[in-house]
Amino acid sequence: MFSKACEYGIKASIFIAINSQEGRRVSPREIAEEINSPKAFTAKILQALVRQNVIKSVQGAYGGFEIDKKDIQNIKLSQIVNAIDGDNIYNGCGLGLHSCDENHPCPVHDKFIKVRAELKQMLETTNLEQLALDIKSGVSFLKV
Amino acid sequence: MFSKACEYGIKASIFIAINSQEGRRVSPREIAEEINSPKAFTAKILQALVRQNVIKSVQGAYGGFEIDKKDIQNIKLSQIVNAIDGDNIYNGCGLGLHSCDENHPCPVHDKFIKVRAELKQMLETTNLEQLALDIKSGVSFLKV
DNA sequence: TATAAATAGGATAATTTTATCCGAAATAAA
DNA sequence: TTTATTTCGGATAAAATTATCCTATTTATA
Repeated sequence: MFSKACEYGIKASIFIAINSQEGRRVSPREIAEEINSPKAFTAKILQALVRQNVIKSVQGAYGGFEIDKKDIQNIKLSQIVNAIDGDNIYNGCGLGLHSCDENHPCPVHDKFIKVRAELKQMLETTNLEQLALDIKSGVSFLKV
Repeated sequence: MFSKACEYGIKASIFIAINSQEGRRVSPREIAEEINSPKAFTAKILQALVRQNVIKSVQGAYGGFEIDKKDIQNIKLSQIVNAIDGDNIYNGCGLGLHSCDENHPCPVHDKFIKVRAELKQMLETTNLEQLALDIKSGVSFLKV
């Protein structure tokens, strides 16, 4: 469904959100441990999320990655997915046609509409605050 | 969403179904032209579908790929997807956790349930006959 | 100002996916 | 039985994704 990079990006963002809520910056090493991902690769993904203004980084000693507290509830999964995988997953054609729409649909166009609308809606209405809350309360998990 | 191989596999199966309904066998060359895919790669995918008993092949002169007429309405998209991509797309964890279920859910487990159920249901209820019909009547398209 | 601790970023490697090529085996028909 | 046609299968290659390593740059603090 999502690329590995995107999976790591989502989990990393949740972990950063949790820590930012408590005023703590985190490093790629810490993140990678917590979400069970390769450190250097995760660092690259974090850099991409910074460039796309999803998260912030502070260089130098006592630096790390963070998210402005007030932004946490406004960052939607869709922003993270878009930043890493683009919007092809819910806007592209399910069978890879270059142009696929009502006028020139692929064989599964109609059947896919519901699935993709559901996915899009889910990604656009789920924010980091909700996801962070479940992790903090032990309801959901970032690894294993 | 699906791999390229799976996209080709689905489109190829539809084209084979259409031709089998008219008692015609088709070659990888013909299929690749019709669905706009690389010929040799498509041939490999067809071989895989044969091994998994989704389609049939006849070797030698006047041979080619075909599907038993009576099977066309019974072959579901899910069989093709399963044969090529496996069932990870609707059974695996959305964030790649090795074990993710109600007792140990990933952060998006609940939110994904609907999307994946929708996808699974769609794949399991869509058969090749329906899809072939739309192509034949010019309602949907296999390429461009 | 020097030092230590961080992210940034380039180079490279490993793995997976996608794609190509070619000879072997099968088979219908001449 | 020969020939032409066709799938099968192995070997490679190309491209994309995933992963690692090393150095440069930034920055707080001693």
